[in-house]
Amino acid sequence: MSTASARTLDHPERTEIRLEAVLHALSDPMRLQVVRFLAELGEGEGAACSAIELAVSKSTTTHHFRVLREAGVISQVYRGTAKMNALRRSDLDALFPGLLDSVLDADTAQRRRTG
Amino acid sequence: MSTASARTLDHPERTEIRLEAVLHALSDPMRLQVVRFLAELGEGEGAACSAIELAVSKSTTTHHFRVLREAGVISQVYRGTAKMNALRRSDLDALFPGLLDSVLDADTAQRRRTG
DNA sequence: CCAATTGTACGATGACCTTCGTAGTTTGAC
DNA sequence: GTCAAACTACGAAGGTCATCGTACAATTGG
Repeated sequence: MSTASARTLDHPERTEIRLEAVLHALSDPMRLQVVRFLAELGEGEGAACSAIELAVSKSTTTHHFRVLREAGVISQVYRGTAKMNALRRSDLDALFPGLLDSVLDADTAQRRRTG
Repeated sequence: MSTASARTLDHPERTEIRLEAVLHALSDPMRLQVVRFLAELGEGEGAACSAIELAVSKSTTTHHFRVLREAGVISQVYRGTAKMNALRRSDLDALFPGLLDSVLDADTAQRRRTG
C-alpha cells in the first residue's frame, strides 16, 4: 500500500494561487520568518511546524501555517505525528517569476539594515 | 515665491520604509490597481487621485491613498485643488531591488491568465 | 465674493485578523 | 492498551481594516 493516509489537507492548485493572497500572507512578520526558514532549507520535504521556534502559542502557530498554505505559499503533509511544511517554490516561481526571491532578498536587506 | 503651501503631508523617510508595510499595502486589489496605474505613468509628478477611477466612494479612495503613502509606496503633494500621486520608485528600488517590478510583473501575469 | 472642484475629517459599521486557552484527535513507541 | 508528542478545533477577546455618508476645508475660476 502506498499508505494513503486519510489525513490530507486542501491546497490551492497552482492556477488558483492569487497574488493578493500571497502578498497578504507574506506581509506578516511571523509568516515571513517561516518562509525565510523554509527557503533556507532548500528543496526537500521541508520541516515540521515545531522545528520553527515562533514566539507565540501553538494554536497561533497553526493559524499562521494555515494562512500560508491556503495562500499557496507552502505545502503541508502529515508525516506521523508531525506535519511537514515546504515552500511551493516551483509553483510560485512559475506563476510569479522572481517574486519570492525579491521578497526574500528584501527581507534580508532590511534585516541587515535594521540589525 | 516658491509657493510653499502650508499643506504638506508626512511621508516616511526612505530608511523608515518597512517591507511588511509595503507588502501589506500591495496586498489590496484596489491599491495594487493604483500602483499599476502610477507605474504605467512612468517618471513624473504623477496623477491626481481623481484621475484613477476606483469603484469606491471618495472617502475610501482617500483611505487607500493614505495607506500607500504611509507605507512609503507613493508620495503625495498638493497642487491646487488636486493632490498629485507618484510612485516612490527610486526609494523602493534602492531599498528592495527588483521587488516592485516583480510584483508588477506578477500582477500583469495574473491579469493575463485570469483575463 | 461665489461657486465649483478636489480632497479631508469624523464617526459608524461590519468584516476580518491575531492571539490565546482548553479540550480533542491522530500517530508512534513501549 | 497506554502514554507522550504534535498538531487541530473551537470559541472568545481585542485590534485593525475597508467601507460608507455627511459635513467640512482649500484652491481656482468667473
